[in-house]
Amino acid sequence: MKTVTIGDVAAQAEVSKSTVSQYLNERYDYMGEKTKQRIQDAVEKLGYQPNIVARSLKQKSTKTIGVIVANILHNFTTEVTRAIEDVCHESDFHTIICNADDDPFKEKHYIEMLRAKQVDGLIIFPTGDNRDLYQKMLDGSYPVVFMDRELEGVEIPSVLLHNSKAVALAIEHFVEQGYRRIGMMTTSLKHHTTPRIERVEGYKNTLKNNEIPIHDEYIISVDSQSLQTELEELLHLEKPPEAMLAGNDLVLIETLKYVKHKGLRIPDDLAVIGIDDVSFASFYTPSITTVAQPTFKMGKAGAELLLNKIQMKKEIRNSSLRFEPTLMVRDSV
Amino acid sequence: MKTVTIGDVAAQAEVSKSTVSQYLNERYDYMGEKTKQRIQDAVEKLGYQPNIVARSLKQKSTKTIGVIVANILHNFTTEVTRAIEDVCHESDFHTIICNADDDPFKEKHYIEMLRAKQVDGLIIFPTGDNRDLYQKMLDGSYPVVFMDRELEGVEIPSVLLHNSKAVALAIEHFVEQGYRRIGMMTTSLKHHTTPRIERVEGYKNTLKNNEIPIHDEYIISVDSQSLQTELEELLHLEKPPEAMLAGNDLVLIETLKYVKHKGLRIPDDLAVIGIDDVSFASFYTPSITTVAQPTFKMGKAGAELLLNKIQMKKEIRNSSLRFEPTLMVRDSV
DNA sequence: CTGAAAGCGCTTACAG
DNA sequence: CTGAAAGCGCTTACAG
Repeated sequence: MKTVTIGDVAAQAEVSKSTVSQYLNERYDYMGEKTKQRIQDAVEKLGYQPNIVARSLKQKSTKTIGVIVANILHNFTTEVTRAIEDVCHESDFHTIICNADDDPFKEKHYIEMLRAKQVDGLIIFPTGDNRDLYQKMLDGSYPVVFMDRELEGVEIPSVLLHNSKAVALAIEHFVEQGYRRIGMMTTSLKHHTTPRIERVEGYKNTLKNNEIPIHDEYIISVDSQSLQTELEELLHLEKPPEAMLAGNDLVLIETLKYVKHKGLRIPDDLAVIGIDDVSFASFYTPSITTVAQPTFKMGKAGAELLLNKIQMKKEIRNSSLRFEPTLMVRDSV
Repeated sequence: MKTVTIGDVAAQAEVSKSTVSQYLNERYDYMGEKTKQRIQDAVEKLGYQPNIVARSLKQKSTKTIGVIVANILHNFTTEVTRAIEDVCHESDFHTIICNADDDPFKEKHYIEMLRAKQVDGLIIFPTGDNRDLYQKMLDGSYPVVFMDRELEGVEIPSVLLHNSKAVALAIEHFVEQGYRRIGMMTTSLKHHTTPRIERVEGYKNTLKNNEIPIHDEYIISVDSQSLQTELEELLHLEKPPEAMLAGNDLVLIETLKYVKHKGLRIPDDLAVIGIDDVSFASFYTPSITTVAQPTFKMGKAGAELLLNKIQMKKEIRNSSLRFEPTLMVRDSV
């Protein structure tokens, strides 16, 4: 299958390449009807398909954006990514997803790789350890949007959950149901990521507002492999928590595994709320109360922000966007 | 940030563009040490990043493959896709994922789009309705691999589950546990997709082998929205099935929702097995017996098949690859 | 050991 | 209304 180029079409239609190109780009302003027709016939006869790579080189735009996620295992990530793809697709943009696996080194590699591929912009769930690189892109006014996390001192706009509110929603629900001994677990991340920090802080503030003393041993931040042993310890304290807030979906799953393994009952032995509305929450037994993030809206907002930056070329307001969580009351508390 | 090109590097290092290009491509065969050093210094000083679009145009290879999935909502799809990405990443290939949403029209659009973008090959979970297009790619010896489904008469190699064995595993487990009234549900697809057909056939054969009569009303294939009402009908037959095989993850989830909604108990009121080892199977209550597909192996195989086709340029054996399912015995039967 | 030149397949001022 | 020419940033025979 030898590739047919714009030159072949031009020859076939007996016009110049320029004219074919005009036609292909729908700039028919002054184009004669017969010319149009001849070109169209030639295109069909030869089965011409444009070469977007060549176009991209000339136009310096690939109509493609890159998305670098910190960790694809989170349900949040998958859903946000899907929303980003949807929005981009509507604007005829393609999307290349890369998973940095919480590794700043991989993240750096992907940023360079994607820029070498001339993607028009980047949505990053930042690991946080590549400040210089972020700053350099900002200085070069290369379009970038952060997702889920923000970085103090780096003026890249970010799309975020209103984390303190998310935690408050959960904790106050526990309190309303009469719980006072409330613990919280998150996955530890060496790099100080926004959600973890804000959620732990929100946890403390909400307890304070409700005049509940804060027990530091009720707050756990560890790697997901250590969650089981930490839970074991936590629940064997003299006064163990009677309710647990799982800081994200992975923590929730580990908690449920632990509970099942130990034959505990929810909510009688342990009440549970998870941040992130996991797929099985509604039909689990018992169904799980969660704090849902508006993942679709967030992805959409991020994509739109980026596409605006790309298309307008002008500076968009660089402030972050906060999104509202929703409490999904079910049977686990 | 004006872009720095190979010409700038050449000027800075006081050599020709050709030499810089050689250096960049590690063809140092005859390159002087000082030349190398000068180029390297220039690259660093200018912060040169290659433009892969330009390279791709010349080399006629983008080091990118396209993956068109029929329906991204299946867990199977997500996992296979991730494996594909892993393998490609190791070979320095990028991946563009597109979701055809079970729509042959969208599928066609994506095939054309991706080829226009000059991807080096395609992995397709085919909807089945674009035979002409598939055949044209085959005729043009454009590298394509099918996943999950195969098409009779189209000689494109496919990576598949050993579907009849998967069903046999499940049905025989039911039988061993003493069940005789065994139903099966799959999502209907107008386009006759391999897994559905093979699974229903396998179901019938296995019953036959066990000398269990086949009740046609026990076999349901409908859109996922109609599953609830179909289940309702099915379980209100005079002699309703006592065990159900869910043909994929989405069917399983609908079944579990129904069961929970009606307050039924698994396995006492209804025994359940699902094909696809869903994330929550192990910690659901009761834990769910499933037939696991080796998703990672399958994705890996598909990606390797395709990369071989791309890199060797020679014809690879075009026969399909079948993969072995595994029964994960848990508490739902 | 290195450089000049052609070319990948497009687009885009500009001239007529 | 249409075409000739230059150029996007690379790579690659080929000459020396």
